[in-house]
Amino acid sequence: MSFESLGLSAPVLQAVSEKGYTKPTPIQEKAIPIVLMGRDVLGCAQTGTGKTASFVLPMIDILAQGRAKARMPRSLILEPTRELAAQVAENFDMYGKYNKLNMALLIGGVSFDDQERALERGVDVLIATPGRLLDHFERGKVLLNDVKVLVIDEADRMLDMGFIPDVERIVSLLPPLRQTLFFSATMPPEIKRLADRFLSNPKEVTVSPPASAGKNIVQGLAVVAEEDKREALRRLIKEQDIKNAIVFCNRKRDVAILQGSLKKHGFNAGALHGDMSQPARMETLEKFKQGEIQILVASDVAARGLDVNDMSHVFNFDVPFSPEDYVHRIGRTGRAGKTGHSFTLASPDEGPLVEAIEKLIGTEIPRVEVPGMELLAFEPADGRRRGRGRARGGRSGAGDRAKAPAKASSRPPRREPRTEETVPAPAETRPEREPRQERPVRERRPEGRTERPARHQERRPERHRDRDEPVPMGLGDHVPAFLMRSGR
DNA sequence: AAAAAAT
Repeated sequence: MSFESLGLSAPVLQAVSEKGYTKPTPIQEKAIPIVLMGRDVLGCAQTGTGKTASFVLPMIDILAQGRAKARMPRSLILEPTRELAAQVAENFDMYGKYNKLNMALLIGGVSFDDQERALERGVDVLIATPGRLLDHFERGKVLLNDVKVLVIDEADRMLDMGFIPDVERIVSLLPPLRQTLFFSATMPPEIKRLADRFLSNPKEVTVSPPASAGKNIVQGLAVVAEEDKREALRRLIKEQDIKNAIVFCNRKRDVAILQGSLKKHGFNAGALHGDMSQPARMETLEKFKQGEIQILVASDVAARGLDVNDMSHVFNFDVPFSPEDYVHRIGRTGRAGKTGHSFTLASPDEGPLVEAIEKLIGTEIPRVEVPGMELLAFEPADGRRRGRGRARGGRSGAGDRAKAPAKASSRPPRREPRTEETVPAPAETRPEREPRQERPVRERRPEGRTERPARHQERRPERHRDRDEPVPMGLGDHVPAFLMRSGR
């Protein structure tokens, strides 16, 4: 099977072959002819399967005829993250080099001006993250009634990130008569329902079974104490023959700390997370892709879809919270037929997370040695006995965080807001929010009641103090019933 | 729980 047999035009084929691609991937093979026919597509494919080109290439041909009016894009591609959006834009540049298509990239974190100018010029291809697109729409800078082709990419991730309301709003602004391509790595019922609403008579294209970890990835896992993780990572990096690697952390803060630590130890490391400025994000990513940065420490902003050629290693500095993310993270390596390597550092209390992953991928991640370090075992599942029975001495692993409240003092940021908020607020907000959920109604009420009288008792003397100097012994002509009942 | 995305 070759690209030539898919029905693409000569200019597109030329651009493809110049990139050195000769053989379409399975999803490209299946999806491209369908897209060219003008049909809707429901694509179930993970990133790294060549999914992007499977819609970019045929879209270039579809959009080759016709011209865009000012502020009225002819196609729209929605992406969950700014980096992914930028990456799709690069693909249009790459494969559209022999077609003159106008393109605009609407993402947050960068100036509106250039984006507005591009829209004004009229765009054939509009690539956007939902928030910034709606922002432009509300300013009247973009009209969506001329969109002929809509792509919703990474729908499951959009769902995870809470973008679905935005996406629904955007789709409601589009003409009903259009071609829609809907891609998702997984098809949970909620996504399926959404697809049913957005698509009409779609052709389903599924390439790899959802959430199967790449077969050409050699995986390994080491259990080490939380405080030894940085050391363990350094040893693994030194031991391995690393061309380039991503190191994933669960928290943005840890991304920054770890990057600093790696640099201090002489590694060529950069950082990428969502709290960085957009220009900094783009610069780091570009340097990483160019090979100027060897090790990229990143949050899950980079977990899905990031397309870096020939990444040799992925490290999980933390076990990801959601098992699907594990698959996405390690999926950054072992692509395009190459063998990749992934190492996960788990602390003793991260056993349950690892179990969830192994259940999802249907195999045990082989345990590996960290050179010169002792291999620990996972803690037993129930943390309660541990907290009470044993004196908590030296080791302060991350387990303290979850279980032992007395030890929580090691986590300052949590406490400040908590002391203030817990006191008055909940009693008022609860009954409004959760009246429909089965049993809370019954359980919550008594809680509220016991709390309320207590407060009245406290407040009462204060009120009297405020109003009249001597606290009156008699309560006047009317004594509230609750006071009588409570026996005072 | 964390991260992502509009300011």
